[in-house]
Amino acid sequence: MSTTDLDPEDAITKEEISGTAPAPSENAGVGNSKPQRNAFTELMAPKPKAAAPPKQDSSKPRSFRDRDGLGAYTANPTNYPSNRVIYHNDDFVAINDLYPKSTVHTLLLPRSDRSRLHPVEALEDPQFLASVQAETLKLKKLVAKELQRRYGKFSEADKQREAVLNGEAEWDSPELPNGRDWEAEVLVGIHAHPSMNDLHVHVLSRDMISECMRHRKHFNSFNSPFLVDVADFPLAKHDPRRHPGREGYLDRDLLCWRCGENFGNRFKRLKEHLDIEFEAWKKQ
Amino acid sequence: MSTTDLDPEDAITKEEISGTAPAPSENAGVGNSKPQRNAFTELMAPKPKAAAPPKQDSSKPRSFRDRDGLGAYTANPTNYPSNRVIYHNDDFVAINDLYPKSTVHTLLLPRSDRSRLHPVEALEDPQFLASVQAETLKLKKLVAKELQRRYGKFSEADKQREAVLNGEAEWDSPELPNGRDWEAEVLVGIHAHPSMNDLHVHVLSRDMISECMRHRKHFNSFNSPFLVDVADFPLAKHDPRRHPGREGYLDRDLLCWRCGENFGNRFKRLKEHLDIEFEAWKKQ
DNA sequence: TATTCCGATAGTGAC
DNA sequence: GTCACTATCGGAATGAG
Repeated sequence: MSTTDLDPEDAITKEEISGTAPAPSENAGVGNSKPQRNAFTELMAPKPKAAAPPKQDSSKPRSFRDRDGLGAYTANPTNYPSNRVIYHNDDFVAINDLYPKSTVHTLLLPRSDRSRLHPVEALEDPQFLASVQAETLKLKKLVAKELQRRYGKFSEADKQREAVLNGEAEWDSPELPNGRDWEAEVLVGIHAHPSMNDLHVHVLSRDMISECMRHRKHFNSFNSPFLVDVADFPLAKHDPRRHPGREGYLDRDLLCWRCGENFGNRFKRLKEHLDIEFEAWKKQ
Repeated sequence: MSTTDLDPEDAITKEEISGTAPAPSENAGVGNSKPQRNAFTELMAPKPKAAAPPKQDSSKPRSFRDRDGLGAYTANPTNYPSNRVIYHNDDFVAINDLYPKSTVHTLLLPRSDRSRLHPVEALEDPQFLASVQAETLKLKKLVAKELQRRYGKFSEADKQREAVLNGEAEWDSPELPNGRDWEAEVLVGIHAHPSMNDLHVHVLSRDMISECMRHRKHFNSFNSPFLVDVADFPLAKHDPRRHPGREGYLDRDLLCWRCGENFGNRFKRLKEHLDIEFEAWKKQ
């Protein structure tokens, strides 16, 4: 499976079965291999792991259960198949969310002692913040690429690009036509009050199409100020997002992310509506 | 089936299967036959049925659906089997509640034009009130008798009486021993805000054991001032029970009718507790 | 508070 | 706001030619 095969469980969806999608190269063992080194990974200079003592008593290994489940990925990224761990390096592990709330939903997990802090505190460190921001951008581009791979064939804006890709149109330049700005369709951020104890940056498509999208709070956690962009850190002293409960972000009326229609608390009707918006969105 | 077989659907409960219960005489066709005549039924002198004309325009028979469902019983009591209509006369129909909230749960339905009024207004007529009170007492005694029939064999207070009944003890008097005061175990009243439009007096055992007892409001409607005894009518001008919603009777914490334990809103736990209380109650 | 169906809401427990 | 399970709470329909 290729590095961009972010959600292989979707590999046999209708689109891919139809054969019009470019088949991802079978890249065996990518889950256990080191990621390619590039300008981005080079930025993050590897540091000695032992230099950072775990806050926890090392005689009692962490349990990685329930709210600590994400710790297992940063502790042992090679334990996971490539459809779970997208890539990892000394400082980060990128995974596909086990309970995706959109068709593409990844998490960036910093491998840092600061990951056990609340995100607001963790990202007060300028150097750490910069590294997280940079790696997040990298993952964001990867997710955008995956969106193009999955949905480009439906996209009006990608029409010319797709035609060139499929050898159905002439194109003189060595670069493909730019096509749709898929990065604009990617949400990036950290939950104002995470339920999982290890720092994780959500990087996901904005469609909100998933069987795991089940409650109002799921939806509002990605479609309200509850999702704090990494670019917004460090958070100002009196930023209201420091008190997400007080602000009631998660209990707000359900508003379609695309057309703004208000569904009140009728989650199921929102879901039905999102299915329709999804089809239109792909065709943009 | 006998006249006191108020709930034949219970005919094959554990107790009766065990054979310790006096088997009700197999009275074929009782559903369409008149009940046995006894001192009680004799009290209610039969009057010409035509004397009680249906209030409604007979050209448009009313729906008898939903909130008007009880009207069918007073309009045509003979249309029902004897396990539904317990007895009827010109002025009243007594039925087994279709959705009993206790092991014995009957309704007294006055066959009067006033039955379409709100109970508070309907029972402002002294003569009508007196007749309802008298007939209610009659039904209450019938229900008490049924309780004795069903549960006397478990009752400590009924022990001597049961022994005589079963020929297991000597008893010189022609009258049986009095035994337990089963009338004290019977609730009688009218809901402060009925959902069914036809006047109906609830006459039921206090056990609250029934699969139809399904939520807090069911329970509180029989275990709070929401149940207004017919003896309390006519209601004083400022009686708080004229405004049951304002008083919040139905939304109160769940309190066991027998021991007073507070179950808050935990209805299921109350139900489990009531099962235990039921066993102890029978043995009193 | 008639029932019934569906769905939204709330608390818990997770080793 | 992790999930999954259970239970509680809440609104709307309820028929028929």
